[in-house]
Parts: sequence; structure tokens; C-alpha cells
Amino acid sequence: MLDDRKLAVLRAIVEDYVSTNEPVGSKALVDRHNLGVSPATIRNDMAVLEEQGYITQPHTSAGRIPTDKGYRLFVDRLSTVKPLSGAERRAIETFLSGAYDLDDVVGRTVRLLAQLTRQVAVVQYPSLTRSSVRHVELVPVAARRLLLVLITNTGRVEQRVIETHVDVAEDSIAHLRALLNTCLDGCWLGDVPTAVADLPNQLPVEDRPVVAAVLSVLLETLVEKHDEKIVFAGAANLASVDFSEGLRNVLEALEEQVVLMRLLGEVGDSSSLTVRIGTENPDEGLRTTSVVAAGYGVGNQTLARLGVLGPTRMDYPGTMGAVRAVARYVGQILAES
Amino acid sequence: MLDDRKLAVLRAIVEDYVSTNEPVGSKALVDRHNLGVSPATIRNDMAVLEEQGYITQPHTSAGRIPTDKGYRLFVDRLSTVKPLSGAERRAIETFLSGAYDLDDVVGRTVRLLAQLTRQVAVVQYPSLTRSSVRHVELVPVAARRLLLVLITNTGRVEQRVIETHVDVAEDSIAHLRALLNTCLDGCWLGDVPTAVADLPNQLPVEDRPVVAAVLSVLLETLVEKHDEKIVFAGAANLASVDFSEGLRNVLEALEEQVVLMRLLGEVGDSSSLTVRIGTENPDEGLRTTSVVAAGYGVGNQTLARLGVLGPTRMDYPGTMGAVRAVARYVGQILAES
DNA sequence: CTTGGCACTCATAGGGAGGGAGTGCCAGGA
DNA sequence: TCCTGGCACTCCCTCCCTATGAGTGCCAAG
Repeated sequence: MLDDRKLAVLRAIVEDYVSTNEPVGSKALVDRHNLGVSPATIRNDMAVLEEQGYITQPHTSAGRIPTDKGYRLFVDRLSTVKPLSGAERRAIETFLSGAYDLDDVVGRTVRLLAQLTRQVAVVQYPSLTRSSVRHVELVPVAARRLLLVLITNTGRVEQRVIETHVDVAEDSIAHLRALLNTCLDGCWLGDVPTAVADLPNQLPVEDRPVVAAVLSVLLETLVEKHDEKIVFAGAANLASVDFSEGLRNVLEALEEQVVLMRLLGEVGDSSSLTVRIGTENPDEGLRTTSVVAAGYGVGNQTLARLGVLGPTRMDYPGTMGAVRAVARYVGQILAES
Repeated sequence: MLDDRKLAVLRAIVEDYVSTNEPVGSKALVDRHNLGVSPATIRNDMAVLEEQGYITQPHTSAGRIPTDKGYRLFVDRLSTVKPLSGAERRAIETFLSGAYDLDDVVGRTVRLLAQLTRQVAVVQYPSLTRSSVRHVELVPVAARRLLLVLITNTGRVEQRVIETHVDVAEDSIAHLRALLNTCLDGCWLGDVPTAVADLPNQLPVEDRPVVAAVLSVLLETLVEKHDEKIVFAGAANLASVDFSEGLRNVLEALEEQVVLMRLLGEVGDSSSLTVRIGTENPDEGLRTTSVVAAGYGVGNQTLARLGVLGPTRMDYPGTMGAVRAVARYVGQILAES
């Protein structure tokens, strides 16, 4: 259907359009890339490519620009992910390894990704449900008030205040704490509900109300935090691009956790690179936006996703390289901590 | 210098310009406000106002627009803070009271403020140094690894991992924890360094290295967190305004904690409303931006600041009303929790 | 299948011309 | 002393027109 030269033409169109942001014509193509044929020949190829829906012209007598379908073909078959330079790798490593807690890791990551790609970066916090319990702590903070602290193996810490409504003895709390830790240590958060089901029966009757209160808050925490937090950075990069219509929509999307989640994709999705181009996006109003995302995690377990959001007219090989590299390094950092 | 009518003219110009975004002429003024005099008279007044630097014209034969000095006079003497409607107050109260931890309070506040004012809202996390210690917890999370959790009276929780380099007995930790809590309970964070100074001497010599490690991390936490976190929301509102040049600068400022801090002002500043108009801002590039900010806190103690960032051409009375109301409610919520 | 030639299309930039909103000034009136 | 109506003037903005030029599609010849 499409011979090698036509594919080369498409690739050249994508590359030129990405770098110049102007419709590219047949003459400019043969000048910039040595294709060995005349502009007229290229025009014939372009006509075919347009008929097949890979490129389009904004108006008659203008050059061609790629369609979403064209970008898709480019990403799938005509380009290779561009590895980062050694200097960039080292910069990532030193920048990320300076982080001292999970918030900091995520914050540094999102800023780094925005800077590397010169676009808007988005990072999802590691999912709670895919983590396991490292430690549970119960701290009396006032009369009839406890603080529950839950620490996961991904370094995440959740804390909630519990109203007990009755006075509780110190050693009851210590006992409960010990029990919680023995029965939850290393437990997947998803398994916590079943793991604690039998707990009330192992304690004296007078402590039952307290146990109930603690457990209900614990389970509540797991549920509420299930919708995972997402942060972004690099919004200023939007201003440089020619985003007339898109700008507002993108900014709105960035502040809607739910929309962002859909854009990044499910954690269950392929942990390697995912690219969503223009209308492939689930969201209206992001028709001129592409998303390059990847999962990250510890070992072969994906904990969350991160990615980059930019105009369909973006440097896919470079962006994909940056996203992949950052995802890997974050995984390493999380594994070490 | 300026009689009542001239002031009325200035007020009318500000109000009309804010609502229409177009230079306002003498005829339009007498039509919209019943000033009881003719356009020619208004023109004379305008000439005086312009000579004094309160208004200017973009070009000859155009209407007038307020200068920064004009807005300043308007804010200081010609307008009153516009209280929120009952419905708005109730909305704030119910929305904020649903929050379940500090992160949530701050997150809800910033979104709420952005929505109320239809501008970019900025909220600074309650300062650590102005809080006091509610509880300190030490949790062994692995061999030679402790987790230090610091809980403040403002609901803030900081956690850090400590590498002990040597094995530590459980009861040494318990002892240290007890000591820390007795000597730090209720202590201002600023006073922590002196409060713990003598602590190593109260423990057996073999535990000294551990104590040193814990204390150094504790003090480090206080220092590092001294540069307080700031969050923002409502960036999408920037797209609607006619921010050609400003947009990029504002977006950049929003991602620079340091710049945002300077914009909001020092916590020590007046806890009531502060307005910075255009060139009054410390930052280059925000020459067409105004900031309305206020301190918030518990009781009569200011813990941090929050505010709104928008074009100099903004609805000052309404914005000031919203900022003041939200600051008060956040204070209430913090006091209750 | 490729190529050069040629007529055609159409976005874009530049140059007046006209309309209109707004101003400054002045002389007369309260 | 202050207000008012009249009047000439200044420019911005819009519209229209034209020229330009990049780019195309088609065709006939190599």
C-alpha cells in the first residue's frame, strides 16, 4: 500500500512540521531531505498519503500537515525512541537521588520531567492499594483522641485522627497496636479488610468500641485514598506553544484529578510507553493534545503512572525517551528508599 | 486637591473599566452613572485626574484607563470590601467543614478561593515554626532504621527516615520517645533546638549515637520545612482574561515557590487584607498583575497567608471580600480540628 | 514511474479611505 | 468661579482592494 518512499515522505513531513510549526510543501521537503526525486514526484506521494488520511492541508494551496492517523503511523513504525544523552541521565540521577521523602521524590520528578520535555508533566502518586503495610502506629494525642499512622513500603504515610468517645487505657492501645502490626505487617493494602476482620474477637470486650472506631477509620482511609493524587508542573510551557483554543482546556484538565487519571491511563495498562494522540484521548476539548505516559514502580510491579501532555505536534521520539528514562529512575529511587 | 466629584469620576472609571475592559470616555460615564453634569465637565475633571497620574489614555482620542496609582486610590479610599452573600458564606462553610486532614483543608481552600473569585488562588501551608509540638513518635521500620513522625498543633505531620547505623534495642527507643515527648510537648517549634540540647546527657552512653542521629534529623526537618509549601489552583481562569504578555509570566511565577512567597508577603505582615497593585509587586514581569492577600491562623496568631492573583484590572471589592471571608473560615476550621 | 511545465487557488501583507469615538479648547451663561 | 454646548481635530479600527508568492493538481513527454 505505502512503499518505502511514501513512508519516508510521511516521516519527513512529521519531522519538519514538528520543528517549524508550518505546513510543509513538496519543494521544501526535497530541499531539506535528500530524497533523490523531484518535487512533482513528492506531490504524487502526498496525494496518496492524503487520500489515505495520513496528512491533510489546512486550505487549498498550502503545504500538508500530519493528521492524528499520520502521527500514529509515525510513532508506531517510523520512529525510534530517542535515548537521553549521558549528561541528561546523570542529571536525572543526581537530581532525583537528592530527594528525602515520597513527596519530595514526586515533586522533583514532575519538575524534572517538565524541564526535560519542555512540556506539562504529570505524575501520579504511588497507588496505596498496590502497596503493602510496613508499619501501623497508634498515638494518643489527647483525651479520647488517637492518631492512626499508616506507613507503606512505598514510603507513603497516611495519618488520621480517631475519636474514641470513651477513655482508653495506655496499655490497651499498646496491645491493639501490637496486634495490628503482627496481623498487618507486609500485608497488601487490598487484603487489609479481610486481615483485620477477626481482630475484635481477640481483645477484651471492654475495648471493642475502640477497636471498632480504629478499624473503621483504617478502612475508610484505604477507600478514600483509593482515588490517587496527581500533581503536575510546567504549565508555563503551554504559553510558548501556539495553543489558542487548547490552552484553556488543558489548564482545566490539569486541575481535574479525574480527567488526568483517564488521560494517564489505568495502572493496569502496559507498564511501558503509552501514546495517546489527539482524538484518541478520552476527553473532549483535548483534541489537539497528545499524552505520552508510562507506568513506574518497584521491580516488575507497576505502582502508578507518569507522563507528559503536549500538543499533537510534539517531538515524540524525544518525549518518549524522556518519559521512559524518568519512569525507570523513579522506580530505582523508590526501590532504594 | 481632588473634590468629591473628581473622586466619583475616578471610581466610575475604575468600575466601568473593570466591567467592560475598554477605555471609558466622558460620554459613556455620564450615561451610565447619573453624575448630574455634562460630559464637558467630566472631561475637565479627567484632565486633572490624568495630570495627577491617576488615569491615562492608551492613545490620543481614546477613553481613559486607571493607572496603578488610580487603582491604589480606589482601593484605599473609594471602595469598601464587599461582604459575601449568605449563600456564599454557607457554601464556604459546608465545603470547608467536610475536610478531613490538613492537606484536604488546604486543597479545598485553594479550589474554593479560585472558584469564588474566578481567578488564580494561592494558599501557603501553615508555618511550622509558628506551631507547637503535639506529639513525637519514633517507629522502628527495619533493622537500623527508624521513622520519626512529628505532629504539630496545626495538624501538620512530618515524617523522616533515620539511619541509625547500629542496632537499637526496643526499650531504648521507647525511652527516648518518652523523653522526647515530655521535653517537647507543647513546645514551640522555634524553641525545639534549645529544648533538646541537654537530652543526650539524660541517656546512657551507649545510646548516644542514636540520640545524635535522631536529633540531627529532627532539627534538619525543622530547618528544611521552614521554606513553607505553597499550592495554587484556578490557572484555567487565566485563559479567559486578556493576558497576552502576562500569561506566561504568571504561570512561571506560580511554579516558583520563592516568587509566590514574596508575592503573598511575609507572615508577619498585617494579618488583614493586603493589596499589591501592578508595579507595587516585587516581581518583574508581573507588572500587570495584582495580588490580594491575607493572613490566616488560629485565634489571633497568624500561621500563614493566602490570596488571589489576577490582572490589575480586577474587581477589588469582591475579591477582597472573598479573600477575607475564606481566610476567616480557614482559621475557624483549623481551630476546631 | 518520474519529471518539467503551466494554470489555478488562496492565505497573507500592505495601502488607502471612511467612520466614529473621544478629546481639547473656547466662548458664553449661571 | 464653575459649568456647558459647540466645534475642530486626532487617531484607532474596519473594510476593501490589490499584489505577492508558496503551493497545488494536472498533463504530456521522457
